[in-house]
Order: sequence, then C-alpha cells, then structure tokens
Amino acid sequence: MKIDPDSTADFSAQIAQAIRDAIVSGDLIVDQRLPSEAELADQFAVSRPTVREALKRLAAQSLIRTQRGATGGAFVNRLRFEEAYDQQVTTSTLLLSMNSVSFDVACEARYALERACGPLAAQRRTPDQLATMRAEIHRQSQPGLTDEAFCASDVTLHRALVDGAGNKVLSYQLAGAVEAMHPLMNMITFTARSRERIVALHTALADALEAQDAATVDQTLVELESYTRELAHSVVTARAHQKTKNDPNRRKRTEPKESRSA
Amino acid sequence: MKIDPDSTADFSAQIAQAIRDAIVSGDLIVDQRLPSEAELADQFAVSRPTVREALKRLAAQSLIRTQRGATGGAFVNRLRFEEAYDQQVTTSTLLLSMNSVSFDVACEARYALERACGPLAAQRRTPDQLATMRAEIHRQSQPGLTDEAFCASDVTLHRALVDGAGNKVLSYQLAGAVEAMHPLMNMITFTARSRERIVALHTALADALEAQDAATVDQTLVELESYTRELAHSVVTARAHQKTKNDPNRRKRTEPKESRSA
DNA sequence: AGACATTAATATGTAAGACAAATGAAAATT
DNA sequence: AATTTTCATTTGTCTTACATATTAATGTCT
Repeated sequence: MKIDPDSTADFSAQIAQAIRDAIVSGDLIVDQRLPSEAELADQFAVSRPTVREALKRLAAQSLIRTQRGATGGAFVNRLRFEEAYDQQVTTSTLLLSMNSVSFDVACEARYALERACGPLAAQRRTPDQLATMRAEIHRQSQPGLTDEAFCASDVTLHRALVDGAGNKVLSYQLAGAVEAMHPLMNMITFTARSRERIVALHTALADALEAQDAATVDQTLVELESYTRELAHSVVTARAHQKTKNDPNRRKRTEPKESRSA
Repeated sequence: MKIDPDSTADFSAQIAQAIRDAIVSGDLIVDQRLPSEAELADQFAVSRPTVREALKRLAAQSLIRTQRGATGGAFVNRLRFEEAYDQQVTTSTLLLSMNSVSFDVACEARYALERACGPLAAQRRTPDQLATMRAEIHRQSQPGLTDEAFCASDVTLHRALVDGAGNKVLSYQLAGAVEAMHPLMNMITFTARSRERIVALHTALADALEAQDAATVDQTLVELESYTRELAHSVVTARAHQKTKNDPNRRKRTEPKESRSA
C-alpha cells in the first residue's frame, strides 16, 4: 500500500484511495482497526495532518469510524443501509438541482422505479405498511395542511409503497429517486381540488395493495404519474405568465450573490 | 453559519455539515468560491488544519473542488452524473458485501429495476445502444473468454439497456444496482452451455428492443432473471456439496475467514 | 483478598507557525 | 506593444506541541 510522489493528486487523496481500495477489495475487513495515525504517517512517509485529512475523507463516506482513547483508532465501518440512504438522498437531490433536471425527467424516473416495486409490494406488503399509507392518506385530507407538509406526507406514503416490496436493496436504490423529487414537488401549489384527486388515487393505490391486485397498483401509479406531471405543467405555465407580467425586462441571471444566513 | 462547541461531534464534522447545508439549501451556489482556509478558520474560530479536515470531507463527496494559487481556493462543485455514478457504485457494492445481501435479493432488485427501464428503452433506444449490445453479445459468444470478462461484458450490455431508456436520472439510479451485482456474478462459473443460453436471451432482448417490442423485452428480462437465479443456486449447492465432502465435520459458519485475493 | 481511587500510557482532536509550490496579476523591461 | 519579472495570495505539507478521552495498570485502603 504505497503512494506515488509524482502524482498530481494530493497525498491525502492518494492515501484515502489506497485505504478505500483495501476496504473494497476485502483486504481490510469490517471492524478491523487501522494502524494509528502516527503509524500510517510513518508507512506513507507523510505527516500526521496529511494522514488525518485522508482519514476524514474516508469518514465522510462512512467507510471508517474513529474512536479516541487508549484502545481507540480508526476502524473499518460496517456501511449500514440507513447511512447509505442518507448519502444517496443528499447526492441525488444535489444532482437534480445542480444539473437543472426537468420535472418531467425526474418524475418519469421516479414512477418507472416505483412501478418496478408495484408487483412485489402487492405480493408482500405488510399490515404495518398498509397502516402507514392509510395514516398518511388521512393526514393528506386534513384541510389545514400546508403544501410542504402535504409533500412530506406524500414522500412517506411512497416510501411505504417502496418498502412494501420487502427488498432492502430496492428500498435503498429508490430512496434517492423518491426523496430527490421532494424539492421539485415543493414548488407545486396543491389546490383543494388537486389534493382531493391525489388522495383518491392514493386510496385506490392502498386498496389495490391491500387486495394484492398488482394490475390495479400499476394502473394507479400510471395515473398518479400523469396527474402529477399535469399539475407541474400547469404550475410552470402559470409562473411563466406571471413572470412576463411582473418583470418583462428582468436581467439575465448571472450572479445572484444573495445574502447568506449567519 | 456557526458551530456548537458543546457538541460531541468533531469540529471538522460540524463545519463540514454547516457548509454542506449551505450548499444543499442553495445558500452557496455552483462555482461560488468559499472563503480561504484562513478566513474560514477565523470565522469558525478554529485552526486551519481543522478547517482543512472539514474541506477534505466535502471534497470526498465531490461537493467542492480546490485549486491552488493566487485566485485559487475552494469552489462549490457542480456534481456531475459521472462522479455520482462512481460514488453510487462504490457505496452499493460495499453495502451488498458488508451486509451479506443474498444473491436472490440483489438479483430481484436488479431485474425489477431493469424491467422498469424496459418499456422506455423499447421506445427510445438509439442505434448506438443497439450496436453496443450486439457487440457485447458477439464478445460473449467468443469461446476463450474468461468468466470475469464474460461478467464485465454482461454489465456493459445491461448498462446499454438501461441507458436506452434515455433518462439520465434513471441511468444514475440504476448504475449502483447493475454494477453492484458484478462481484456476486463473478462467483458464478459460466459453462459453455449456460453461456449459450444467456447469449440467446441477450439476442432476444436486443431483437425485441430493435423491434420496439416492449412486451417481449419484459418477458425476456423475466426469463433472464429466472435463469440467472437458477445458475446461482446450482453454484451454491455445488459448492455446499464440495464443502461437506472435503470437510464433513466443519464448524458451523461463524467467521468464514476465507482466503482473500491479494 | 477485594473494591476503589490514582496514575500512566496511548490514541485522537486541536492549535500554531513555518515553508513549499502553484498560479494569476501587476509591474518592469525590452 | 509584447514579453519577462516580480510579487502577493492560496492551497499543500511538515513540525511540534498540547488537550482530551479512554483503557489498563498500579497502588491504596478496608
């Protein structure tokens, strides 16, 4: 496990990669203790701060954990589904916002993936998951609910559907797709009538799942996708009209430089 | 943007989180330059090495990039699909191996997701993607091919299918599912007869895609999944027999500790 | 002898200061 | 005007030091 002093990359990046490779290849196994920072510094012939930077890179990916004290050190971390979820959600969300992915593309991906879960969920959904869906549907029909809370409830319901497939890998892979839609959905204003329609579709979905009727689950998801996209389009066109009305000669967006919260 | 000196977490983790939040919330926008390390150290009232550890954490997630020199510094990085792919593949692979996910569960997830791409791919596949699939099918029918190369070709073919859906978000989400199967697939020994069968199914898949026949695409994927699982099962049972034959009184599996490839 | 407090050792966490190297901009020179 | 030189800025790295957490060993008292 060595580094190349001629490489253009930082030492800390190279060291991190070397350790990462050792973990991925199985050279370092879960819960195994890495050499102390001082020893690693010796081995790689760099200073301790440089080693620390490398270790922090790995910690950021949840590949290692550190512990202070006499028997402490850096240990290979067992990557858990929950941690992986969080990373996936953050990455997916940023990916969508930074590459200005359209609502349609994201929506298509999300529903294509959810429909993949449909047949499995119809087969395996637990009473618990059905109860979660019913509870969220009930919440969604409350009149005083904010748009944001409505969206959050929507995400919870859809995650229950995904979890219904009873496949942790599937749940993990879809976490990003479902959650990353959240910010995009938040731009929609849900009128009372549109909420009514969505609640009706959600109810149909829950009913079909309860009846283990895969075909209806799939059909309902198709309708839900189509209606969601319809809603988003009406928002976009409405906003476009408003913009040209309010500020027809607005400057082209170059550097907003908005104030940062302290 | 402050940190809590009473928190149990490291300063560097807190600072990283604060900056991460600023990026996710849109407070810091793409290509915006962060204050220099010295300024950040002042702002957060910590030393420069601590700030650097925080920045390296963010760099490990591709959230920032750094540049040396007079006009250098740390900049908010535009997260690209390609970088996100890689991270997803690493994370997914480790997730599967560290949580000893069964072949069946991973395989089910993979094919459920690929079938989600089927209808879209049947509609949108480009001549280029079809050509890639044909080329890989040809490679797979070469007699001298190692099992590892056969697997790698399989992955390429399946990625072409996924990309055929013409949805970058979908391609990104599925990268992990497809690639993470690679190590598991590598445990299978592909006999000449099984390769023949797989090549036939791959050909049927390519034909159906070319004919834009979504139903056949779906059916072929179902058959491919069933055959893959069948293959894996035969390998598992064969291995089990061999083990009991070689070492009938072996201890119950607690810590396999099998030989690791260098 | 056993329970408890003290001490020591080891590790990570943090700080401070210094120098090297890269890089772009300004200044000086041709 | 074009080119070269100088210089200021910023990250990358090293060294040393101390703070703090944690465990193990030691010692003391009952």
